[in-house]
Amino acid sequence: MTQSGGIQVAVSTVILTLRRGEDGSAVLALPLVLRTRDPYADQWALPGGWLTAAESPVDAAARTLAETTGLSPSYLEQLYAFGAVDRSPTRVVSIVYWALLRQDDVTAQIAAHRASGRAPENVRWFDVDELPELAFDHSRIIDYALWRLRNKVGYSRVAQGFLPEEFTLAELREAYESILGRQLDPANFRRQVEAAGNLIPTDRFRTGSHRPARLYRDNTDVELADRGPLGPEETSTR
Amino acid sequence: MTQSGGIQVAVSTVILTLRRGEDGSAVLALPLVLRTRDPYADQWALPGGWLTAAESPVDAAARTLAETTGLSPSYLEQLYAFGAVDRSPTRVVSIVYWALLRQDDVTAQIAAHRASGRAPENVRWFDVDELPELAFDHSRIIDYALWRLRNKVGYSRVAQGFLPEEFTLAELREAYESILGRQLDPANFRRQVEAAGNLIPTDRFRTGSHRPARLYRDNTDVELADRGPLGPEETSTR
DNA sequence: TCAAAAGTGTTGCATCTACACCCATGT
DNA sequence: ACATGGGTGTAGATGCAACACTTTTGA
Repeated sequence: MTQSGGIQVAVSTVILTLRRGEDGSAVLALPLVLRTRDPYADQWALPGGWLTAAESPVDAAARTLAETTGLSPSYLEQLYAFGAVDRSPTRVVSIVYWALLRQDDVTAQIAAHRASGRAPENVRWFDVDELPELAFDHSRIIDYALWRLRNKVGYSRVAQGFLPEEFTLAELREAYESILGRQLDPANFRRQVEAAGNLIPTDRFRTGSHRPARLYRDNTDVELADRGPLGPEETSTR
Repeated sequence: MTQSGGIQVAVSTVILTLRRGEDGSAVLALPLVLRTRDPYADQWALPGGWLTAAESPVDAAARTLAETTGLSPSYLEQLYAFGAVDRSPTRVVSIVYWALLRQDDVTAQIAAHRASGRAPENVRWFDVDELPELAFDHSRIIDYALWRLRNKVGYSRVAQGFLPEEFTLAELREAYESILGRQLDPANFRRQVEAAGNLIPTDRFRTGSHRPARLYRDNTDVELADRGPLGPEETSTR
């Protein structure tokens, strides 16, 4: 006595990272895969795959991520379940996740891939303001993911998901500025994040240019506390 | 070349309304259905059903709602897609929505049902602080829906989804107080909602006791504007 | 005229914003 | 020494919580 016939369940992921652009500024970027099959053959799409019977959606998203980039995300959260009848020729419900990657992880991994000679040909990173035409409703999905990120950065410490273990306040501020698309006052930014209590100052400093800047790291004791009763089971943080 | 075999897609809805309790105060309440079949036979569960091939998830949620209560919601939004492998004996992904009903709609409809003698026997309304043991992971789902509501009431005008077309500020404030579980200062509340610009004052007054209170109605010109690029297609408002 | 709710004013406190200013280091 | 980013101080604006106060009705 079961119904729901002929509906397939897919999982896709919007994987965001901060990439250093040619002018030195940080820009949001994400990987897309070139489709080899119809529908939408030869168009770019979000990485993803079918949900298998043995895994939860969030596990499927993590697997997708590993298969595409070889990386584990610093942050992973469900975005939305898209299921409009006409969003694909066949009936597909896509549970979409969004993930953040540390920029140093990304560069290291890309270098390793290139050195091993097995860099995936059909995967490419795009700056979010230079996206190609996308398959399905993936353009709208990315818009929504970026909206969520920009929204969430205001009341959560997700931005730290872009940065390495230890970072300076200027680096964190640059991440915020790239996400929000506007300049922030360094003095006020410092006070705000210090007051939030999300950072632990280390006794190490980033040296090299001008006055050394203190390095901070994430205070994992403080809960992300913005997912409500959906705790760590449904959100992956590293 | 399709996979995702054996996974069924269900839709459930957390349908919330404000009910006047025995002591005269407003309390959040929701309808549950008594399951007649295994798994979890004879336990209470969220209303829902299978997603059919011809309808989108949000349409399925609206259909569910109509079948259960005969009502159309004043607000309907996707909550989350739950898909843990062990959440049901068979593999089921549930796309869960949450909806708000106007309290006067509810009472009218319940009265009509009772008069017609075809009130559904296996549906009952429960106050959210007196919920029975629930089937599946539905307890956690309701917790999450209530968290979202309490969260959203702070930056959106969702609370007006509980009220009739025209209402006084005291009635709106009472809705907020019931949702948030604490008293609000009438003076400050007035200034806040007036400044938000979500209300249109009418030239009518609620009379009957003491000084008449001006009636207000929802300003539908102002976008809800808290769903981002997911516009009206994915959110139903009446 | 009195109780009670509607509605207005005011004060103090916390927070944000803008920007002046000092500090420490590489060149 | 000086340019540059790191870091601190501060005055004005804004927003919010608390609460005194006035207004308008039913009884």
